[in-house]
Amino acid sequence: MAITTTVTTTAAAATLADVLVPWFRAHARDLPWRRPETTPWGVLVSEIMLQQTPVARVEGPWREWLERWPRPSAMAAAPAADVLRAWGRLGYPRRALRLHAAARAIAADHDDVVPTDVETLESLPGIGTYTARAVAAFAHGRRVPVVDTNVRRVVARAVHGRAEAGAAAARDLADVEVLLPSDRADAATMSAALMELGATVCIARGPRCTDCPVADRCSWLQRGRPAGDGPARKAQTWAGTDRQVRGRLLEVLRGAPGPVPAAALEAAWLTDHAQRARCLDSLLVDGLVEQLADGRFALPGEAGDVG
DNA sequence: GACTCGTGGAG
DNA sequence: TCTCCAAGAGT
Repeated sequence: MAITTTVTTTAAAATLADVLVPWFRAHARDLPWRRPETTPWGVLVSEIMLQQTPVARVEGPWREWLERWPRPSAMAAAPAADVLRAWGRLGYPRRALRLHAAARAIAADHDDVVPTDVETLESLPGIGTYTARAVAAFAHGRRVPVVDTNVRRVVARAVHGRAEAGAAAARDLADVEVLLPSDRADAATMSAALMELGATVCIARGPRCTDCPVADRCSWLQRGRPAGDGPARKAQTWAGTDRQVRGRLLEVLRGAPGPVPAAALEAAWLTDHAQRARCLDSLLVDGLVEQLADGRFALPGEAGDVG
């Protein structure tokens, strides 16, 4: 992509950022992790919680977590079981386990300071391409593209004229990089603006184009909002899946004050014993459950053997 | 690249 | 009711 630093003589066309940055400043939701007093650790916790979980369900837990564990070292000192119980029903509890591991790594190897560069962030458990850049940009003001599902959808529509973004690809980063203003602070705001637009206006189902600040330059809109050609995504079944069973098993352990006998877990899923056994085994492999010497099961670190 | 991994709210 | 899907990561 060409470098677009040329300042044309008269009416240089306003860039996407010229429109979206002011729009964001006027319309951004007042989310707690966006406030200036939020620490990088607070930003990191929010980003992990927001992975595949809606904003509305994260706000409450996020406040509680930052009050309880205001620094990585505070969380590092807690057993994983405490973190998993506090995670509650946010879903995908492996995220909680990885955040706990990341907290321990930050406390032990980084002087309790959340790293600022993308590469180091990506080396931490649970921090991938998106989260590393989100922390670098939103917590540390780094000028790096931050690409999540919202951003990919906005770019697919406004820039490429397609109804939906395809599967995430390495190319997405370069796609967004060219949209960022040169100023670091503005670049971070632009990333937040792209995400906000995708989350509140340019949404997956029923996009609100009449409220869109860039409707006049949206390629998809100009093409008459053509339908997506994708084969859609495979139906996300739920009832009877391993995920449901794992959820039930973990729910029992979260609700118990301490280790439980095998029978307590067997009672959580009676329809298919083989499936229950398989899921319990996968939870043990994932480190979300531990088996004690006496045969009982517990959340990790609960018996005092760790942390 | 295709799968797996929780949970609950909206249309 | 049922389908979709929401600030992804890891394998």
